[in-house]
Amino acid sequence: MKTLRVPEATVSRLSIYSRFLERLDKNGITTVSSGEIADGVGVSPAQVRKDLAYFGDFGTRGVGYNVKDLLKYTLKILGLDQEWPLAIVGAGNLGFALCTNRSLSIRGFRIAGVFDNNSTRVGKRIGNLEIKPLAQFPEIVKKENIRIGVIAVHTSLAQEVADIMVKSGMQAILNFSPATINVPDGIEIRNVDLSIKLELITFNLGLRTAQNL
Amino acid sequence: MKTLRVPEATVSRLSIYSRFLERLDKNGITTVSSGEIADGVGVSPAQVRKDLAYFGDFGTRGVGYNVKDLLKYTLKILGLDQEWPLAIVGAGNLGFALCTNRSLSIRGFRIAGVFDNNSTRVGKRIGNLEIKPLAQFPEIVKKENIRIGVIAVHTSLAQEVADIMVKSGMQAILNFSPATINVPDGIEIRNVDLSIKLELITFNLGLRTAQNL
DNA sequence: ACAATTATTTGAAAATTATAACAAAAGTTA
DNA sequence: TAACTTTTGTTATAATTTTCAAATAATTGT
Ligand SMILES: NC(=O)c1ccc[n+]([C@@H]2O[C@H](COP(=O)([O-])OP(=O)(O)OC[C@H]3O[C@@H](n4cnc5c(N)ncnc54)[C@H](O)[C@@H]3O)[C@@H](O)[C@H]2O)c1
Ligand SMILES: NC(=O)c1ccc[n+]([C@@H]2O[C@H](COP(=O)([O-])OP(=O)(O)OC[C@H]3O[C@@H](n4cnc5c(N)ncnc54)[C@H](O)[C@@H]3O)[C@@H](O)[C@H]2O)c1
Repeated sequence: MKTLRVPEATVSRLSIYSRFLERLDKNGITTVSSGEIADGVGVSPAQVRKDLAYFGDFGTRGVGYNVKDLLKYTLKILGLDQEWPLAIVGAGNLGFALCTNRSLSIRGFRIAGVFDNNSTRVGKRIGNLEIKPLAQFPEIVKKENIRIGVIAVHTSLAQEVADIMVKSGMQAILNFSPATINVPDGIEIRNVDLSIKLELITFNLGLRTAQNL
Repeated sequence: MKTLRVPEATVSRLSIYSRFLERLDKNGITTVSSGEIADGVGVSPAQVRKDLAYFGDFGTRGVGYNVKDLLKYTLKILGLDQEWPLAIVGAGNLGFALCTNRSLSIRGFRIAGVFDNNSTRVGKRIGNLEIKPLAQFPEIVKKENIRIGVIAVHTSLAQEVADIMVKSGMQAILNFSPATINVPDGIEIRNVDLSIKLELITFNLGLRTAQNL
């Protein structure tokens, strides 16, 4: 079998390349070189080629890559040749923003359920989606065949929600809270790190200030 | 001078440790070992010690670390011993959620300005913050001494907003859009990667499905 | 058809980052 | 005070990831 040990960083960059290719395609550009991709997304050309080489030979020497084809390949590799239903728990401000965010649907995601346990929110609609009580989570994710759960509740409740998600059969969890979530082996947990990114910035700005740069 | 070449991953983890220490402190726990921190945040004890060692000797052999002290040190290292005013551009759903997000202020951030160029939004209030026209961005960030800008506009407008931020003297930019933003050297750009994280998940779930795991 | 050009492949080297092992230090107990 | 336990700080090792450079292949223009 082909090597399947792909660095995570490579997959992340593939996602970036893919979105860049989408833009090129929309602008009617048909061919692109590794160098142009590199410039467009801010990495080295060698990196681009190396990353793509994990998955096959997509380019033509002397020419570059066919935009439409490479886009199709990257989407396929990322699993985006199918629709992914999502279940969001927490219909607060972030949950609302996520539900109304168009860019998710563009790349094959569909919010198939939003849940809250606050009775003032349950029953309300976000777009054409009705906020359901958390109690219905297991039943709905089963019916809708949802494998990915999204945590958008307050930090202190995130672990509790994660446990429910695991019990309901979620295979992956995307966590927006700054809490560290523990899940059993085999369940994939990913964090969207607003706080970490901000604190990386303050760390660096702090250094800079200390050195008067 | 001390070694200042700290891996970025180390700083990210420091941010996580710091938040974990905050929780311990709130629960009245006074001492903690590298192993306990490791368990709490899901890394190895060796990693914790190695990370902390970049910044000094904070622990006592045979005992562990003093929670209050280590928390104070981590905050100091991360630059969180001062207040950081932020300027958010884009008062849409995400911008609104960010403005009302309490967990930012807990760690020393303060939203000092929200901007939009849509006249139906400008002038409205979010909490006790008034949405200002984008035209006032340069003047307000100067007055408020803001060094960090936050991009919460639609993907296609993100670069344009970034350019304005750079021109207005921002030293760091936190970008929530999936766009790749180009900035001059010396300006720090960080992305909060919702899309990338989701696509890492679908990549892995796709693999799993392909192998019937 | 052939040379010149361009850009991918491929594999090895370098750099970075993480893991593991261990000696030193502090506290505890007899 | 001396042995013993615990846990750190540090050094060495291993793994991963990125960068570099040489080889190869395809296309374009003459
Ligand atoms: N607001 C942002 O821009 C932002 C950005 C990144 C991360 N975050 C994080 O996302 C989380 C949510 O933020 P928010 O601003 O949306 O908060 P919020 O208070 O507006 O929303 C939380 C929602 O979760 C619901 N909830 C609470 N417990 C629940 C449970 N057990 N089951 C189901 N629903 C439950 C609440 O009723 C509420 O509607 C926080 O951890 C925050 O730090 C927020
Ligand atoms: N909604 C989410 O949960 C979420 C999560 C992560 C990332 N994002 C990304 O964040 C971005 C914003 O998402 P959103 O849901 O808030 O969109 P939105 O459409 O609700 O808000 C965008 C806001 O930006 C304003 N705007 C547009 N151009 C502007 C300009 N040049 N200057 C100032 N203001 C301007 C608009 O008037 C609008 O109010 C998108 O790129 C989205 O992909 C959204």
